[in-house]
Amino acid sequence: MEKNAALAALVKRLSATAALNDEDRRALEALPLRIERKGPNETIVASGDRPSLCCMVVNGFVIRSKAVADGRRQILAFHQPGDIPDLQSLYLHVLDHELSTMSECVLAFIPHAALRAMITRRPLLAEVLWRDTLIDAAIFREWICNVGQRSGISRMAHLILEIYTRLKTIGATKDGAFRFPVTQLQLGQAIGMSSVHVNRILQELRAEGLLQIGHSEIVIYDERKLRELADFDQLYLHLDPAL
Amino acid sequence: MEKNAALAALVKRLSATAALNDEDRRALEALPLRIERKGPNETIVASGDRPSLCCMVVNGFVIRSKAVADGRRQILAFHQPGDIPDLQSLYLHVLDHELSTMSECVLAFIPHAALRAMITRRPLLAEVLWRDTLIDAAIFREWICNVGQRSGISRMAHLILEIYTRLKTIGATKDGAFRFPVTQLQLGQAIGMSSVHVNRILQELRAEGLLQIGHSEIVIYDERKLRELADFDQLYLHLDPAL
DNA sequence: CGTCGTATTGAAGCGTCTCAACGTGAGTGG
DNA sequence: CCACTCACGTTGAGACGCTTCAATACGACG
Repeated sequence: MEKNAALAALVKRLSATAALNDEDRRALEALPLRIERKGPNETIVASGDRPSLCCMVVNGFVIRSKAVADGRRQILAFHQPGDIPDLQSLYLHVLDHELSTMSECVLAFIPHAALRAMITRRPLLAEVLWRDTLIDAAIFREWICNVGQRSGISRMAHLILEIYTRLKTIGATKDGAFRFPVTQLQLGQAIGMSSVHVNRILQELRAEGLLQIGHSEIVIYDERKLRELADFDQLYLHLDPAL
Repeated sequence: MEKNAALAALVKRLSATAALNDEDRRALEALPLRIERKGPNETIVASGDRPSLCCMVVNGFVIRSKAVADGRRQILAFHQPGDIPDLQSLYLHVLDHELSTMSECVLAFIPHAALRAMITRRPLLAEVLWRDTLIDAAIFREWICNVGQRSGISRMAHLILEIYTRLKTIGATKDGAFRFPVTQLQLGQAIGMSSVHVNRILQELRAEGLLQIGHSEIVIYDERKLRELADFDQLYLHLDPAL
């Protein structure tokens, strides 16, 4: 049953951060879930909404983005299975950005009320979820650096390495290759670059033999060189809970 | 006594978010504080540190920044009295960026252990502090948009309006004027722009009669026009706890 | 009164944008 | 099964915002 699979994924994800005891586990498994399927490019929640549920990605990829003046759009994050992109809506009641699907998605919706009740009773789970939102913020900080300071090619390399590194933690990569159905326009919206220029930057990366990017698959050929070019230090992802 | 003043400021700040009861208040007032003074441009904590205390700004201004390759630096946030810039270090144990003073500062250091103990016993305080870190993240998101999408002049206007709007909440402005001891280099490091170009952008803003910026004071002449130019919508600051 | 950090100005160069045309591949309907 | 469509990727050319370098001006401070 899909609900159980989703809950299992959630338990697994949170167990990676802290040693949950049986009561914590039971509290998680008691969460009421609503499973929903969505097609590509559908809005999940929009800016200005006051959602009463959080959304966990079970399958597929989700984008967080913000509309700026003149119809421009900034992508703020790419989310993978296991992520809860709008966890912050638990305490920030009006959404200041929007959530939409990139690909076909399976989503699990969890009522705020149930999460809040759980958090009050189980401080360790509160801590684990809080930490999740803090890592979110750490990634935002790195994106500010990326967009603000790095050259075009370095920015792109950094973004791709981040996605790769995070996907590796859920076992969704294989020898530097991973599925990621992104368009050049979306890449540009994530790093503040026109899609035309994205195209040229990708050609440079390809010409250097660093990576290949095609129909919804990315292959990294030379991770070491790419990391150097990107000025990539994965500390900001806080993957090790001991740190 | 300075400790009491600092605690009072903390209580006031957190009371603005939620209705604290007497027990919450007492728990806050029982926090052990160490007051420290620092001169301008001193490092408070550095990237890679594992702090065992959080730092609250009592007086003065604090900068969060991250070093990028080639000695470049990105400023991530400007912090004002009442802020706790490294609250995230409670659960993200290794610092991925650094904290330093802009001006002369009075800081109050609170041990993590004391905060953690308080949080476990008083869920409402946990919620209020969690919310604080979520607002932090919301501001980071807006900065990504700012640096990624807006034109130079719009970016600068947005930054200044953000500082102004936040300072207004603590009563540190007067008719559009406020003290803020920032250099053009720092402004540039915050919005991803060379200090030379910052200078020219500020001249444009001055020439349009929108604002004046001089020796540690900024004066906004035409807030309406400035907001329009900046594409500024203060929703992202989440100043109203009901929203 | 000299020094040092910051602000200001000019000029050359380049990274990136915009506009516009064209190529390509997947999906759709006649 | 082919023609059509549509979204996405690719290419070229010109314009412009911004950077860098370098020189000069200003203002606070010892």
